[in-house]
Formats: sequence, structure tokens, C-alpha cells
Amino acid sequence: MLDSHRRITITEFAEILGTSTATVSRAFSDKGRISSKTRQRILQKAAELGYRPNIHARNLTARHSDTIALFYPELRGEEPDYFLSEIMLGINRNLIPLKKTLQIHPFERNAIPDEMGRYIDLLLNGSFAGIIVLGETVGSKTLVNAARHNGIPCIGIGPAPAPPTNSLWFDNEAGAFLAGKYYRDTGRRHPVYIAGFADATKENGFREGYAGKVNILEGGHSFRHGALAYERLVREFPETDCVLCANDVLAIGFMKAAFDNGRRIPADLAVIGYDDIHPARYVNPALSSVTLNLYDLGVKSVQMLGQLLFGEKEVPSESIQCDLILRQSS
Amino acid sequence: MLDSHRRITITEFAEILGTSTATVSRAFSDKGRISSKTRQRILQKAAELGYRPNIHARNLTARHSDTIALFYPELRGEEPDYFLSEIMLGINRNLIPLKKTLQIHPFERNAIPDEMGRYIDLLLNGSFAGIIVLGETVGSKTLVNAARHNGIPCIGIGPAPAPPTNSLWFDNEAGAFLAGKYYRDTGRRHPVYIAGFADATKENGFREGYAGKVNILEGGHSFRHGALAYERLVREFPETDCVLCANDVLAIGFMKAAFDNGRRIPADLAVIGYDDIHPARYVNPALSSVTLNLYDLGVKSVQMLGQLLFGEKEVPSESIQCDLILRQSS
DNA sequence: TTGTAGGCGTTATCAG
DNA sequence: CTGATAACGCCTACAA
Repeated sequence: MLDSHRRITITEFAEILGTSTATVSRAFSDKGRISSKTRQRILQKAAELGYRPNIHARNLTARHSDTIALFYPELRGEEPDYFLSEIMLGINRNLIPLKKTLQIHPFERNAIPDEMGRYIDLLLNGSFAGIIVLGETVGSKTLVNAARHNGIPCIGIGPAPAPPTNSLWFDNEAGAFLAGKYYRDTGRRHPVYIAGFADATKENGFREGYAGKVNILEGGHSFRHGALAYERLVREFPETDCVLCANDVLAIGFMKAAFDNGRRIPADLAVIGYDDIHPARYVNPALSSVTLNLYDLGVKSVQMLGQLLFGEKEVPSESIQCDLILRQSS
Repeated sequence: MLDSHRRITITEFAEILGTSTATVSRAFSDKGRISSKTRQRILQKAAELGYRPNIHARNLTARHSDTIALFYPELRGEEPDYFLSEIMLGINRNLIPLKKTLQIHPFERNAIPDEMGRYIDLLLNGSFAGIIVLGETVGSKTLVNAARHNGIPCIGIGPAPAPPTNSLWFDNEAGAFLAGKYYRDTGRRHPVYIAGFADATKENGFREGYAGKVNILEGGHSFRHGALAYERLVREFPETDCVLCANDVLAIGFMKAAFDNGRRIPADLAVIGYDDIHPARYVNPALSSVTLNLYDLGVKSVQMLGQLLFGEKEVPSESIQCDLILRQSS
């Protein structure tokens, strides 16, 4: 049964052709001298007989594969990670020209280094041509370090501060600052920051931008967290007239609860999100947000990785600009 | 340079241990008799010296890898595919126990079989332990067939009609029927169906459910398409008082445009979406939708694939139930 | 329980 | 330009 599906090997194939395995190999490899006539013949016959180079044998000799891996701290909720989706789209769209293939590796967000063993293993098995690591978590850093230590091409994506090379960063403090300043300039009086994961940077940026006291509320990373945050806001800070949410998902959930509660946005309560995921534009009211240009982040990360793959020892880190996109909610 | 990162091989490692490579292999393979004492010793020493089995060599002898691939027809827009995101979440969450790794392969939605060569190659290279194929496109079918022909474990996910085995399906006609019937029962007079990809099934189901004439409008698969559809609706079918959108993204875009245009939903105009992606619950008004239980679809698909991987020749196809989830928009 | 040795399918080196 | 042949690193009979 299995045997009936057994593919023909280079040896058998070469025999049929009456040539050597070396020549067949050359026909498929683009390097190594070979007359275009024999290549033609070989390629055609291959199509005919269904011969294809075995990728594992190939990887074994080449000592690496054509797959690049994306590692990211997983959201432990029941909702997809929209932040990730946008970045991944950018990545995927640009992998084709590199003839690489994408592998997805979510890891536990709160993992300590010792718990990253499984991923380090993957990394060190020589399975990947290169990797992209998302996030600022301990796990992320563990991965990035392991990659560097072992000479594996690796681009890190995350908030500042970032190493001077091989990383792509954005300045959350600056982004949140924009929101704070905007609220100050538009005369809002009682700002609240609704936090996502522990990240003092956004909170600080927001406070500095506002140049005044801001209240803090625990948020999270799901629509539901956002809705819950609204309920808490009503109880704890009823005077609030503007909020910055640590991410758009939170903001959308928050707005939903506020809207259903009869709050007028932005008249009574302004809200600004963070990340600028696509749905932000299509909720009611359309959500103002600090854009991280997520798609571009993805695109750029594979460009950088491409250079590494191409032979560069390292590439200078780059940053992506944050902007405040004003829509209807603020 | 590269050499400094060269990992130790089984031969060298065995030599250091003063044992044979076979024993080392056994220590790592869980099968093959070996005293737990020597295994202990070997595993520990391995950790010490940083020895890890080379995955490519492993794959070569095993004739397959531990990666499973997800193939899906790509949305050619600038937005992530939210439908896919939900399914992928379900898949990812259940891959860990299988100790498998996920690879992502978007392909051109309108690809004809001849253009699927690249993916067929991947498939036939023996690279995958198994695959999951999404969609009802020609490309999807090509892939599924190739897999079956070559004895590669494969689960297809898509709308009915589906083959009797190895596939996971949902009944779009039945789903859309629910929406049509609901509109009939709630006294709506002028229904419009806003189409996504060419899929007569939903349209038919909707019409049958409504048991009357329904107008059709081209839609698409992005928020923007939805918004545009609203504009066209105003011009072409101004009397419309209820719509079914082929997917939620469309519906959300549509509602946004309607809302900004001062339309009262659902009073003047009811809208129902399809797929029930998470954001549907958090837009204003909350979107009624035909749920496909996308997450469960993902979960179930890996369960089925798991059986195939476990040795079953084939598993009976299963279906996932569609339900109409009523929220605020209808 | 452990060791020996051949094989997995390619690629790379070195002659020819 | 083409052919032999030795790696690549591991697994698995088979033998001990």
C-alpha cells in the first residue's frame, strides 16, 4: 500500500535516463554546469515519471531547510489574535519571492526561559532557514538570544528598547504620548488608561502626553476584557471623559459596552485604541487609534530577514513610525 | 564561523559516551528496548553537551516530517482573513498534543489545476505528516485529490457537497435558509442577498428560506466591499428592508456605511452576516450571523487528521451545524 | 540490552 | 559538461 505511493528516487531515475545522479541533481539545482539540452530532457522526463527531489535528503545535505518560522507569544483567550493576523499577512505576502515557507509557533506568553526548551530545540535542530520573533516577553528574548548564539538568521519585532541590529521596533511611549497630547489639546479633563499586558511604556507616554494625572484600569487583550473594563470604569471613575486603550480589541469591546450603555462617543467619552487593526475603521463609531502599521511591520521584517538569508552578518535595526489616526471616536 | 555553530552529531556524541550510535538513537526514540539507566545517562549528557538529533536526517529515514500543512485560498485584499484566523486558532490549539508543527500555505484563490504545481510539489516531496485543505475552490480540490492519490493524510474543510470520507463540511444552503426564513417570519418585505464569492448555495438557501423573491447584489470579501455594497443598495434597491451578507466582514462594512448614512438598524434595515467571526458581537449594533462554529471546525479537523495520522485509512466525513445567532442587527 | 552495518535520497568534490 | 563516490546524520534490522 504505502509502497504503491513510493516515489522514484534519484538513483532509479538516473538509471532510467541512462545518466548519473549527479547530472540529475544539477538539472534541478540551478547551479553546477549542465547543458541546457540535458537539463531540458531531464526536467521533462521527470515530469513524465513524476520524479521530484526528496526535500529531506536535500535538507540533510544542505544543513538547513527552506522554512522560516514565526514565533509569537500566544494570546490565551478564545479569540484570534488580530494584531498577529495583520503582521502575518505582511509576512506571508512577501515570502513567496524568497521561496520560503512559513511555520507558525505560538508559545506561552508567560513562559520562563526554562519552559522554552521545546522551541529552542526546534531552533537548534537546524530546521529553519531563519526566524522572526514577535513580542517583548521573556520567551521572545530567550528565542532571540538562542538564535544569535547559534548563528541562526533572526529578526525580532517588538517595542523599544531594541538591540542595534536585527530588530524592528516601534516606540509605544511615543505612540501613547500622541494620544495623551491630543486629549490635552482637545480639552478633556479626566483621562483613563486601560492597560493590556504589563507595559509601563504606554502608560507613561500617555501620562506625559497629557501632562497631568491619568487614572489606570486593568484591561487585557480581548473584546470581553474591554467590555468589562467599561463596567469598572463606570463604577470607579465615572467622571472619565476620555480613554486610551492598550489595544484596539480592548477599545472595541469597551466602546461596545459604552454604546449599549447609552454613552455618546465621543461627545461624553472619547476613546482611542492602539495598533490600528483593520476592524477599527468599521466599528461604530469608527475607532481612533495609534497605528503601528502592522502590515508594513510584517513586510519589512521579511525584507530584513531576506538580507540575513542572503548572507549579511547582520542588518541595522529599523523602526516603524507610530501615528495617531483620528476617526470618529475621539 | 559557521563551523563554530556546528552541532555535535550522533557519532561524535556516541563516541564520547563510549556507546554506539544505536543506543543513543534508542534513548531519543521512545521505542526500541533500552535500560532506563542508560537512557537517563544519555539524555543527561546530551543536555550537557548540547546534542540534539538532527531533524532532517530523522525525516529522511522516517520518510516524513512532523509538520502538518494548512492550505487555503488566499484573500487577495489588504485585510487579514478573519474566517481563516478563527479556524487556525482551533487548529493551533490542538496541534500541540500531536507534537506536530503547523505550516501555512495560502494559494491563489482562482488558481487552475495547472497553477497548483508549486503546492503539489510541496505535497509530494514527502514534507508533511498530513495536511488540511480549506475551501471549495478548484485549487483546493486539486490538492485534496493529489493527497488522496499519494496516500497523504488529508482532511478537507468546506461547504457541502463533500466526499463521504476525510472531510469536514457545513451546509451553507441550510444556513442561509435560516436567515431567509427569519426574515419571512419577522415580516420583512424586501430582502437582498449580498454575495461573496460565486456561491449559488447561500443565495438559493436564502431564497428558499424566504420563500419569495430576493434581489442580489455583488459583494466581495472585505469591509470595503461591504460599504460599497451599501451604496449600491441605496441606488438600486432603495426599498430594501433586510439583507443577508455572504460573510461577516461584508456585513460589518455594510452596516458601517448604513449607520453613517443614518439608517436605523434593524428598524429600517435588518442585516444578518455569515460565519460569526468574533468581532460580529462587538460592532454596533451587534451583528446577527449564521455561525459556522469556526473554532470548532479547526479543532475537529485536527482530531480527524489525528486519526489518519494514527493509522486509520480514512475517517467518515463529519458536518458542523449551522445556527442563526440573533443579536441586535436583525 | 547493546553493538554493527547498511540504507535513507541528495549534494559536493574531484576526476575525466 | 558529465560521472563516480564520499559525505550528510540518523534509524533499524540483525547479530551478539
